[in-house]
Amino acid sequence: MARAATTTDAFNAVAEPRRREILDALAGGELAVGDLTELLGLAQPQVSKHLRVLREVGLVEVRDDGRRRLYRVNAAPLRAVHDWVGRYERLWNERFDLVDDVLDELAQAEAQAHTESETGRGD
Amino acid sequence: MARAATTTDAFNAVAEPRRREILDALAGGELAVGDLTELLGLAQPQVSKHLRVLREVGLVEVRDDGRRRLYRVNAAPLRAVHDWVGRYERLWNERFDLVDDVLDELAQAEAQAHTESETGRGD
DNA sequence: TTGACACATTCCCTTATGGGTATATGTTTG
DNA sequence: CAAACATATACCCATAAGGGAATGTGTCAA
Repeated sequence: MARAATTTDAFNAVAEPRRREILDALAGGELAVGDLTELLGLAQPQVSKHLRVLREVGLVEVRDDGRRRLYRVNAAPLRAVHDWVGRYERLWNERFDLVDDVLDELAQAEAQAHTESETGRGD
Repeated sequence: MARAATTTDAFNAVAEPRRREILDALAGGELAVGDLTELLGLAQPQVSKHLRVLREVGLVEVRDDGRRRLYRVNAAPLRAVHDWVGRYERLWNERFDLVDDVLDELAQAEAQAHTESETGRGD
């Protein structure tokens, strides 16, 4: 089998940088496709296609406004991502603690070396 | 151009469900490739390949242990994901507030309809 | 040293992707 | 109704992905 479809879930939808840019742009409020096209410097069809993916996973919603279509963010599906990643928050903090510990040990070892022999090797 | 390389960043690495499973499995502590193979019900080469992607984005680290290789999580790269998604936390809360508002309005309208005319139209 | 074991890499194949370009659909204006 | 405008779709293409199977590499045991 090939790659999993990006339209599957928010994880995949958000893995694409352009789509994150679109969401970032929409975070300020509703925007039409043309606005996004200009903001992102992308061709209109590409923007529409990304918007479609975002729509299919529920990350954006549309509203008709004359001949334009106004898109807005629906952040709800991002909760799943946030929740999953959040479970690792403790881990990356622990990791930094470990690094700190190692640094402390090194510092202590060095200090001890200094007190034991004051050979003072330049560096 | 085709799809962006998954080895680019944590966003892409984590977009793949199997890789999330691997990280979840490793969250409990170091595991060898064989352990993961068994836990995930995947073939060994596939596991190794996913581990490689995770390694290249820095999400896991390896340690040699005889003829086995013990992998462990390094959650640090997930901070970027967490931070980005976190910026939308307020938005999805707002959204729920809106839904609540709409529900409240509907409830009020219904209540008013009831008090004004007790015609009781079945549905 | 040979063989079993654990894992990484390579090759093949099918599929989804994302960009580019052209075109279809729907709306407003004259 | 026709022309201009805004978007969505369809089609083509090159590429990366991920699974499967086979093979390479390094380690331990006899």
